[in-house]
Amino acid sequence: MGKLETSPKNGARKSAGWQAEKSTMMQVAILESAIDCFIDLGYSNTTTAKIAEYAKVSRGAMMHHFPSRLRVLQAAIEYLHKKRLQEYDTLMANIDAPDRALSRAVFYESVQMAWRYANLPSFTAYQEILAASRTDRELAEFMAPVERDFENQYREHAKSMFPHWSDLGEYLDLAIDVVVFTTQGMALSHMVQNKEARVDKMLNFITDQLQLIYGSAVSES
Amino acid sequence: MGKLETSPKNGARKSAGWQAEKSTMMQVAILESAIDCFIDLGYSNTTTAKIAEYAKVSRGAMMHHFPSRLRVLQAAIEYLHKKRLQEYDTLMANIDAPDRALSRAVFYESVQMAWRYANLPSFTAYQEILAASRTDRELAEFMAPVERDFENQYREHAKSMFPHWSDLGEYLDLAIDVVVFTTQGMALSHMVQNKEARVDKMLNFITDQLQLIYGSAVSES
DNA sequence: CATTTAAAAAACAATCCTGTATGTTTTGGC
DNA sequence: GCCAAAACATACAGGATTGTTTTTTAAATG
Repeated sequence: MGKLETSPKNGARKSAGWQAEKSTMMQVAILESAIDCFIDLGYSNTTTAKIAEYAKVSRGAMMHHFPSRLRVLQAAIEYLHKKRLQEYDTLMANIDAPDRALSRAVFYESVQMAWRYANLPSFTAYQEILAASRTDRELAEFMAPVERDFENQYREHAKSMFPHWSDLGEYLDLAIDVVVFTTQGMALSHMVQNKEARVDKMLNFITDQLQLIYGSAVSES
Repeated sequence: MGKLETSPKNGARKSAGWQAEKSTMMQVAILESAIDCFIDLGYSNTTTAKIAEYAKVSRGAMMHHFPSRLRVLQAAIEYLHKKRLQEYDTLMANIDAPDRALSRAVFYESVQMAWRYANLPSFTAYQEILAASRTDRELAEFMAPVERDFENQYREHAKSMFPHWSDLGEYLDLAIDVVVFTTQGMALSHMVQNKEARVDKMLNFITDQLQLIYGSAVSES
């Protein structure tokens, strides 16, 4: 019932790398299923059986490609990491800042994109892993470099987005922290009432703060 | 091996409510152990056996008082809720604002207390539960009123702390959100580098923002 | 002091999950 | 077409967890 592809496509019959191609397709399906499981079931309820079920693959087949649960999860985490880096790039590339001017509109769009980023399914999946890593030493060690990577990307992107600002010292770091911590805090507050309205006000407020921080940086230079 | 108390204390020998007293003592020990398990092991790894082990009680004894795992956890959550409300009161009562003036020092102390609140073990335990509730419908339903309760306490306390401000309209709500979302976001960012320094800057920055928001409120009135 | 009731401990059955081992099918090369 | 190897599927053993049942111990009462 619903295998991926049980025989070579007519067009690519007996193509050289058919086997390998199918294999990697299945692996990708498995990794994406694992991520979906993180989102739907939470990290600790993501069992090998569930992943296989989501991927429409027998558990045996999965265990053939990934010898243990830990391996699947680590591979899924790496896959998710790359995906998030890419999603971040895509979102930030969409910011409409033709003249590189540091106008309020640009700040606001940046903040909005950060907020959208924090609402992607990938973000939810990632937070599941991060939360689990608090009480899972092995997982925490695996996550440490991943986390560093993200922080680096934040900073690098901000620097290249606002080159003038980045020359003004450490204030840019504060601005990044304001955006990151706030959006994360909001994203993780699942159960607050009136969320949309409050978030909207917060986003506008943060934008004002960015202008203010930038202003301080400029005036001190 | 380390029972709680295996016989009536000499002083209170054969006291009327000895049995009931011991029973409630054990129940409290169990609930606190459950919370410790949340902190040490995470929500999903908090098994009945672990709770009993932490409480130095046989699992059978525990199951006698709490017929199922869910019951223990729900009781523990209620216990934690009361504890957190109390801790919040205690922390906020310590704010040194003799003349009720809205000085920067008062704002800063408020922010610092909010940050300390977000670093209490209770907070960690609570976040474990909240994170688990995202993918656990039953738990989420149980948590909804608890969450509402906390939000109400935030608002009520802020209003009574800053009565003048609370008359100025909705800006106080924004100020609360700034503090809450930011501190939560920072508290949940376990793995960031340089955390202390960044947090310190953020706390000072938030304080400035509170003054600024209050200023807006005043000027518009 | 004896008896009845509650509390605590231990033992048990059922379920779930992981890892492995074994069996079957499909693929690629000859 | 045939064979070896990889891919896939199924079955099983060991361990953990939950909830129940049974047995033992302690407390309360007449």
